[in-house]
Amino acid sequence: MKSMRALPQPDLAQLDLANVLEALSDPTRLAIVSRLAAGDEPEVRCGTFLDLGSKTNLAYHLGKLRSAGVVSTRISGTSRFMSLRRADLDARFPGLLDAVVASARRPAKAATRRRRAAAAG
Amino acid sequence: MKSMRALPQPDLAQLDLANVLEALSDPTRLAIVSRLAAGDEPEVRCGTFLDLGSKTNLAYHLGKLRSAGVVSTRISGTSRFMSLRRADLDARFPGLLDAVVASARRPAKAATRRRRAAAAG
DNA sequence: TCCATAGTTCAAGATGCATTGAACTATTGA
DNA sequence: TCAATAGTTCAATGCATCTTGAACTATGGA
Repeated sequence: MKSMRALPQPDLAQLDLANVLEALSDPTRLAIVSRLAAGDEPEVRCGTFLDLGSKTNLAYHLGKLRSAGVVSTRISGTSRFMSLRRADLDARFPGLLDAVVASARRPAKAATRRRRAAAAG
Repeated sequence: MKSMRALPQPDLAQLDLANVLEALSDPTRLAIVSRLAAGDEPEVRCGTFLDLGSKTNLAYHLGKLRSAGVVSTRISGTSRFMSLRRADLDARFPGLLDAVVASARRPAKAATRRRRAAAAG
C-alpha cells in the first residue's frame, strides 16, 4: 500500500524573514537549496544529499529547512522527497529565493571565501 | 583637526553569501539594515540605533554587519557613521539586498488580511 | 587641563547550533 | 516472516552566538 503523506510545515503567513535567512545562512543548507533550485526535477529524494553530510546530519539540516518553511517533504514508501516551496517563498519574499540561488551559483574565489575580515575598531 | 578614517572591512571579492545571510538573519541587525536602507540619509550615526539595544550590544551587532561586509563605518570625531555597502552587495549578490529590505518592510499580517477579506466578501 | 561624549573591548554566563554514533521506526521485497 | 533500506530520534559533546556590566580609548569643548 502506497502512502503519500507529507510532513507538517509552517504555512504562508507564518514564514518569517529572519528564520528563512537563518535557514539559508549555512553552507550545507545553501547547497541543498541550490541543488533543489537548479535541478530539473521538482522533487529530490533525501538520500541524494548524502554527499553533503551524514544521514543524521542531513536529517538535522533538512528539518531546519522545513521548519523555516523553505522546503516541503513528501513521504512515499521508505523515501522522503524534498521540494522547494518556491511559490510560497516568492509570494512572501519576492525575489529573495532567486537572488540567493543566483548568488550561490556564483561563488567568490576559493582562497578568500572562508576568510572573515579582521575588522576591529 | 578632523579625522576621517574608516574602519577595516572585507573587500568585494571576500564577500561570502553564507556570511551575509547570517549577518542578516538576526532581528536586531535586520532592523539596522532596514533603517539604513530606508534611505533618508546615506549615513547614520551609531547612536541612532540605541533604541534597538544597549551600547555594548550595538557595538557587537554593528561589528558583525561590518565584518560580513554589509555596512561601512566612517569615523568622524567621536562619532561613527554607518552606511550600507549597497554597490558592493549589488555587484556581488544582485537583487539580494533589495529583496531582503523589501521583505523586511512587509511583515506577515495574516489576521489583518483575513479580516479585510471577510469585510470585502 | 579637565570633563563629557561616543563608542569599544573584555570576561563571563546563558543559550543555541552543528555534528556524531547508537538505537529506533517504518516500509518494501523476497 | 525476515532482512534490507531509508530515514528519524536521542544524548552527548564542542563550539558559536548573544547579552551584560565594568573598564577602557579617543575626541572635542570649556
